[in-house]
Amino acid sequence: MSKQHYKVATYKAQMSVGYLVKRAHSLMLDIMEPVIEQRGFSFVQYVVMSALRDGIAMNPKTICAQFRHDSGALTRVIDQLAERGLLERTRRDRDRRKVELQLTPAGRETIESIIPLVVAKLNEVLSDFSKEEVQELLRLLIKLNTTLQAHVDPSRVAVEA
Amino acid sequence: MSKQHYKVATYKAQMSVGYLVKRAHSLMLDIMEPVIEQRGFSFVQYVVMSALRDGIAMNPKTICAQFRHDSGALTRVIDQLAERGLLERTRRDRDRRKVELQLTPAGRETIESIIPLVVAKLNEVLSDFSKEEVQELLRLLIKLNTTLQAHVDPSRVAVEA
DNA sequence: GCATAATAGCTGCCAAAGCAGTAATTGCCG
DNA sequence: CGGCAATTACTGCTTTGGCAGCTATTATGC
Repeated sequence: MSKQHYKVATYKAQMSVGYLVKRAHSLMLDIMEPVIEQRGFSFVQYVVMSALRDGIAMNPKTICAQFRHDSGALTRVIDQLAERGLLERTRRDRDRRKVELQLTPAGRETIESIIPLVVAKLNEVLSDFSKEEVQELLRLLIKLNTTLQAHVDPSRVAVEA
Repeated sequence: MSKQHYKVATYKAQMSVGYLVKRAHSLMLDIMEPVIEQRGFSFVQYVVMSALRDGIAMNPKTICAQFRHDSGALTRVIDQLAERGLLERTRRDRDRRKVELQLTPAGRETIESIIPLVVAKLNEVLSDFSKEEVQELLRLLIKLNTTLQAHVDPSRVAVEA
């Protein structure tokens, strides 16, 4: 069934999507972390606040799935943010297993002040790319994520939020 | 100078290249690690052997740069592989600071036996993609890596191997 | 030629993610 | 309704990568 995108005889790691994606991720981190830390936050802390800002993930479970972060590790990140008064935990009445996360005004203000820095840096590093190239890159990456997700978790083919 | 690929008002993390690349990397790991571990190796161990097989990186320094792995951590991975008799360290005569890494016959046999599994899995997860899509994805990722690299390390604009 | 800087690899320590196991709650199915 | 499975969040332990410092060797500048 699988097409012959790669062949054993000619395969080199540097032409592998896996390698390229790993490297891009690592480089992106090196670029973004200083931006975030200059505001006094770690990258994961930023990611959590960003998820809440976008209103897509409101509980730890969803954030874990979205950003593929360990559940235990996430608990501790949430602890840190809660201690600094940037978000609040509330048990849901409907399902008391679930925790609902909500940015405090301070938290919202914080993340809103960081976003422009991130956007600016993103635009800066993408300045060599045309609009069309970025669009195509996003499309292909989204498609890649979708198919990879299906391979990791074949049961749920549909995406989760 | 920077184009307006992203705007503050409309920015959502899920449309960020950073997010997409991070997620793809994580998913790819989840898919590939079982493949490698089924042969009794960790993913990093595979990466090191793969680098030596491709003949692109022959010393720790280059592997670190290529795969963006920590120098100290890499030393320990090399230790593991050396103990299992899969590679050998030899100090270079030219520059005795450098260590030359070389796969043993056993090591070469091992990595050659793993490559087909990796290639098969790659082709499997990319089966929804057309040849053209994969080509374009690779091109864009390589371009991305190059520009990101320039931002991380502005001194050396030229790529290294 | 000598002192200083730079490079390559290694070691120890620390922080953070990964993993497994736990408790509380809810869903499911007889 | 009752018992078992599943879900959600959390807590300790382990593993691993990141970081700083160290040694040995080479390059550089005076």
